[in-house]
Amino acid sequence: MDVRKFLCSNARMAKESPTFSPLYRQIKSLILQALEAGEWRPGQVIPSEQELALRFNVSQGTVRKAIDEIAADNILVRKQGKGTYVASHNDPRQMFRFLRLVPEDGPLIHPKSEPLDCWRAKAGQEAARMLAIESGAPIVIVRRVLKFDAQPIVADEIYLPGELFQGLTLEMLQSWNSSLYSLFETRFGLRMLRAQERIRAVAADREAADLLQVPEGTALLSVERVTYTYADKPVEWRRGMYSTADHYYLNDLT
Amino acid sequence: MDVRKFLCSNARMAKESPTFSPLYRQIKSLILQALEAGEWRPGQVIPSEQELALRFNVSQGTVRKAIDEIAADNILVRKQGKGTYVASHNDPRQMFRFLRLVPEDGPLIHPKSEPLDCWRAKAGQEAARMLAIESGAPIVIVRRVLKFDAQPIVADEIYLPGELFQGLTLEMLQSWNSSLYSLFETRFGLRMLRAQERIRAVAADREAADLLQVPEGTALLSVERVTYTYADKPVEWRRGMYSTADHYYLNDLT
DNA sequence: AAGTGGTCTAGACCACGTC
DNA sequence: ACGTGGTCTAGACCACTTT
Repeated sequence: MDVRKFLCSNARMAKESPTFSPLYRQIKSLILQALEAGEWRPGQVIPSEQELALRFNVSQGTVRKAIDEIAADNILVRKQGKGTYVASHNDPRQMFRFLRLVPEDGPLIHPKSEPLDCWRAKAGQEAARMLAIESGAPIVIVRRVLKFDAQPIVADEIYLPGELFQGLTLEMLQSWNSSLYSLFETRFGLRMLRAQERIRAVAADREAADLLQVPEGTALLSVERVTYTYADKPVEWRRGMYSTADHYYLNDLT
Repeated sequence: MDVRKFLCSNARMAKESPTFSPLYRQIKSLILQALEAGEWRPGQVIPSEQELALRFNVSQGTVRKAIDEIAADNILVRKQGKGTYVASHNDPRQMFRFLRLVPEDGPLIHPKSEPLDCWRAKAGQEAARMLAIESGAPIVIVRRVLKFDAQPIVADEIYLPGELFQGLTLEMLQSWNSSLYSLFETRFGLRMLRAQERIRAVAADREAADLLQVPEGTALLSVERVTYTYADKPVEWRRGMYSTADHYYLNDLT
């Protein structure tokens, strides 16, 4: 596909049109479209920069700049000498990419997920708004506990659009011995690309207190997360209760 | 200064030496050194890419890549057609760059800082470790409240190395009607470049409850922050108690 | 018109991994 | 030896701002 024409027309109308975007962003968009369409699967290599340059009829440097931006978003991973790979939540290094909770002392242990329930329901007002679906549309709700070294630290309630997660069952969750997003990617073809968290301090209600084995009323972190896939489409809404007696939420500000 | 020689020697010893870094990173380092030395002041333009290329005897593209990385760290700001500027906390857009707290409803209001106390002390074990100074070294402690629309929402206790903040007084803080970091930059020549926060949920003690006008025992966010200047030198340690009834801590995960 | 950063190209060479 | 991404260069042209 030759996109040069797009650039030229765009470049010419740049002053009048706010929709102008440079060539490398058009290439970026085309590569993202190919990724979304599943042309290259998570964990696989994508074609070399030279091949993509030929395919899109631009120079290698322009493809490079497009890939640079996609790699900056953690959607592609460059490996010198080998090629550029589609990032995957099956990769151990990406596995708990979105979990910011770390132990106060001691090493960075990978937590273990223990699913408790999984059932279907209709989306309420809030879930519908967060997931950008119709109120009353089918959803799947999952409850689970995250344990660090056998200690229950996080109690999650997870809301998923039913349409995208047909066939998700408690048994499937329990038999999957890796991260949740790795399951979503592998079984449902959904790649979690970015998320936004809203954090508050709340008093533990009865349920959270039981699950986390703390007294009722203990101060807990309430972490609400909306997770997005391609085209900023929300595909998960969850609320986690974090016990922060021996752990803290770590955040780098730049 | 000609750095080409560095590259060549470095390039040759690349395989044997782990200290190799590409030319553009050496340029980046030199530009950061010049910034740290105060060669260009916050808010001012730095020399054009062409001038810097001549000065360092490299191509413009190499300078560009160096500046790109520094701009990505929010230390420089590019402005097409005008030049590249040294970022400043006096810039309204940078003013509350590190504050992640936003109102539940309503617009993004800039909070107002109300300093309460400012006194000198000797660093305890914890403050010394966080600030990377000797235990017992002089420090300055500031207490203040942050108000959103007249409501007290954040109670801060701020620890600063005494050596770097000589002459800081409560009066100075109270008469400064802009952000704290803007004061630090303007009066003490200290640029806050990045920070790391550790977040927990805690029950409000008597003092925090009084300041934030909430019942004792209310769940609050405890936000500990260490802020760094050039060369990753820590220059501030603070703990904030955030009242999250009508506000939340917003965090983007990528 | 002149100067700045932004984009695009083409070519050379280096570093890394595989064959 | 070969192919990949990584670095560096030089030059052309575009877009934005100021003179």
